[in-house]
Amino acid sequence: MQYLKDEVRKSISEEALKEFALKGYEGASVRNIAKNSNTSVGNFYKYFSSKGDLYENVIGSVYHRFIDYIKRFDTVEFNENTELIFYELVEEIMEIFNESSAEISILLNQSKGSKYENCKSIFVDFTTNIVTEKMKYELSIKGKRLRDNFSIYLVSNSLVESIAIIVKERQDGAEVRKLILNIIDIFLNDIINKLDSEDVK
Amino acid sequence: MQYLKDEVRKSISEEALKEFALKGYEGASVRNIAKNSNTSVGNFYKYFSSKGDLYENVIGSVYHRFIDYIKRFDTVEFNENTELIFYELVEEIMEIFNESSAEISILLNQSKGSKYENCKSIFVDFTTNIVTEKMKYELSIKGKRLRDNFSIYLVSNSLVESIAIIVKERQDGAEVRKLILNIIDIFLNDIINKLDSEDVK
Amino acid sequence: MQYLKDEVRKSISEEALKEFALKGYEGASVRNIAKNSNTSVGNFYKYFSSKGDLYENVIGSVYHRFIDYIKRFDTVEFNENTELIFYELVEEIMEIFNESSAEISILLNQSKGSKYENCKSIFVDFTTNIVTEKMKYELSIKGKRLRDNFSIYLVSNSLVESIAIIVKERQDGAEVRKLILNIIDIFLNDIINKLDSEDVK
Amino acid sequence: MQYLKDEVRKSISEEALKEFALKGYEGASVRNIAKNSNTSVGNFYKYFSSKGDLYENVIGSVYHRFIDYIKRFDTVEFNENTELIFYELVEEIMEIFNESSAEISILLNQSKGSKYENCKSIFVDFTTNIVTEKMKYELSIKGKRLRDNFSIYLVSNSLVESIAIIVKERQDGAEVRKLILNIIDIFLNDIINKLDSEDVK
DNA sequence: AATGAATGAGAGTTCATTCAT
DNA sequence: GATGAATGAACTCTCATTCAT
Repeated sequence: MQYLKDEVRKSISEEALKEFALKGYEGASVRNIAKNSNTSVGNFYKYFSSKGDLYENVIGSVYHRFIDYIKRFDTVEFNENTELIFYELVEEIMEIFNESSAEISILLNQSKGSKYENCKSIFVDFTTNIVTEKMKYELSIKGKRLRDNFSIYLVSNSLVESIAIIVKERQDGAEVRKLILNIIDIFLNDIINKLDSEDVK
Repeated sequence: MQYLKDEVRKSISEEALKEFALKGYEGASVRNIAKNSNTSVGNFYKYFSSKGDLYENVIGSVYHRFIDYIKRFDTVEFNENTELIFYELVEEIMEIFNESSAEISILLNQSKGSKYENCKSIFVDFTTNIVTEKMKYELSIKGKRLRDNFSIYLVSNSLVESIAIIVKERQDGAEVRKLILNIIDIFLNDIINKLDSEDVK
Repeated sequence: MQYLKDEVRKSISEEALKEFALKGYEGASVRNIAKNSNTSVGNFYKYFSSKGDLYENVIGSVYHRFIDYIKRFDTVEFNENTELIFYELVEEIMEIFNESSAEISILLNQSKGSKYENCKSIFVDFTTNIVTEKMKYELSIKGKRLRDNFSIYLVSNSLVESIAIIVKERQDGAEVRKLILNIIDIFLNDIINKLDSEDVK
Repeated sequence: MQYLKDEVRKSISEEALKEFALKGYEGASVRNIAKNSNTSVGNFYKYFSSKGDLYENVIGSVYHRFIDYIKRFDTVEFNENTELIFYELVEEIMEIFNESSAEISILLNQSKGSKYENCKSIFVDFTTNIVTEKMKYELSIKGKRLRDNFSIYLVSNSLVESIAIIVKERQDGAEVRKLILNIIDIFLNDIINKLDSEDVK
């Protein structure tokens, strides 16, 4: 049976997404992906020049959209107005997650050994930075300062993980939105009182 | 040099622990483990019948102690006294963590592809149950009931993730203990106010 | 664009010649030849049943013209008149070279793995025979005879090698002619005095 | 059946030598070499880390001995005394060829695509340089100078080829020596009169 | 008990050739 | 007649596992 080019490419991409999600980048087998998309190994290589190329094609655009967006906030400094920026950012990220949940899920959990294996740590670092700035600002109002960063890191990581799960498990856009905002509220807005801080001398 | 049987077995187990912690179950190399424990591949298979068998032997007892303990709380129902049970449980779990942090770290972070790869999700499910019961009880006092379980799942997952990271990144038992109690405090004790609940009609 | 049958065949043949010259028989890629002749792999196989068939069609006629010509001199015996025959032969061979230098270059330099890979050694053997006969005759006049054939083989091989290089590196017919005659002169006309001969008893 | 390590290594090396000689570096198949040396592909890779590594191990030392020796003569300038140096050099090269004829044969004819594929051209260039210097010197005595270098290149190439053949076909050291000196005599000592030279104005 | 050489299945990849359109 | 997608065998290389010593 002969398929149209786009169908095959789509079929391979879809099966690749499943395979990557299931076995991770390194564990994924080209042979298997080819078989599951009802094509031959040889034919697979007409569509993608390597396993890495396949990965880039399937995941790359989401990765870049995501990372590029994040990079723009590298030097943010918090004041009462940047609270707005933070939520703007959250909206954009939710948009990306919403549209590309499968890819994001792979990027965050199944990318070991791949070109994009640093994605999760970039995201967590970014979140850690944002949260740290937010905390610093809010503590400064109270005349306090942070003593410990590890907890912020843990909370940020949890936030990222939670967002990834929400997107993976829930399909409805509105619900996803509500859940994410809720989890941010849970994680961020009360944490400040728990964190290890000290009075500024 | 000639080792006694137990020494060889111990040496292999120790090196396996390092290798699993470093490269994960799938990435671990039997060759490497044998070499690092100053024995031969052939001899390795005198002590362990396969990589999976080694993994079971090195990780299994901790896994079972952990899971068995968890299973006993499967049907717990909270009341004012079980608050104590909860912290008892936490203490027991931290005890396990304290004695076997390396194994727990592997179980929670590096078990993909292994017999125990479900450990983390069992732990998350368990935590979800415990937290749900705790929430239900505390809400019932206030004449409310939970409307949504998903957020609890997210928080529980975050708790487990955070514990996994703590165990992986920090070695000192006292510090680990403090961090875990702190993160439980952060995640659990204020969440109740954020969760989606409704008045009991 | 639509080609007439012969044009396509011609185009494929031309590109094949380039490809064989550049990469040799084994290194040549059918895909590449098809692409360079602006046709498809599938269509390629309408004109030629295999890479080997293409090679035969592109190179075969020159090979056979060359070999057939050579074969006719298999049993030549030299006397004072056959000196003329020798130069006649050289002229004919140069004629072939002149008309089909690309094919000859491939036959002599890039035929490994192909049906005609023996061409060079046939040519060397032939040259060895011719030179041997020439030597024998000229020595017989002087009342001597050859004691050793190996040197003649070496010189003949060198002659063929040199011709192969000339044909590969130089395009201009007149220059090729001059160089070949020059190299024949260098290699053949003084060798006789160097060869291992003995007086006839 | 179990072989000693050295036997297997030797067997692989021997079969590799045959395979390289027969099919060239690129055409040689690791599977085939393993099979012919009665071992498995996997075991092959216990002895050599790659096809390239095998090639280096089998051919490398001869290559380096050869090239290193050649490099030392890079800047030779001829006068009546360096005639001696030339023959010294020839002796050394004959020694190398004599001891490692199979490797030299592969280096000169079957190294395409390998780490040492430039060996033949280095040798030919070297010979061309030596011969050119020799010619220049001898012509300068006669008040002439070279007009053309291509013929020297051809002759040098022939010399190299011939030496390679001698070494490949003849085993007896004394005979090889005699043949090489003879072919040098044939190629070099009368060529001077045939070359395209002109009077110095 | 110990060794490490040997095995073989499976990984990613290439390419002449075939076949459905 | 023309297309180029599809096939599948063969390539180099890896690794858990077995086996002869």
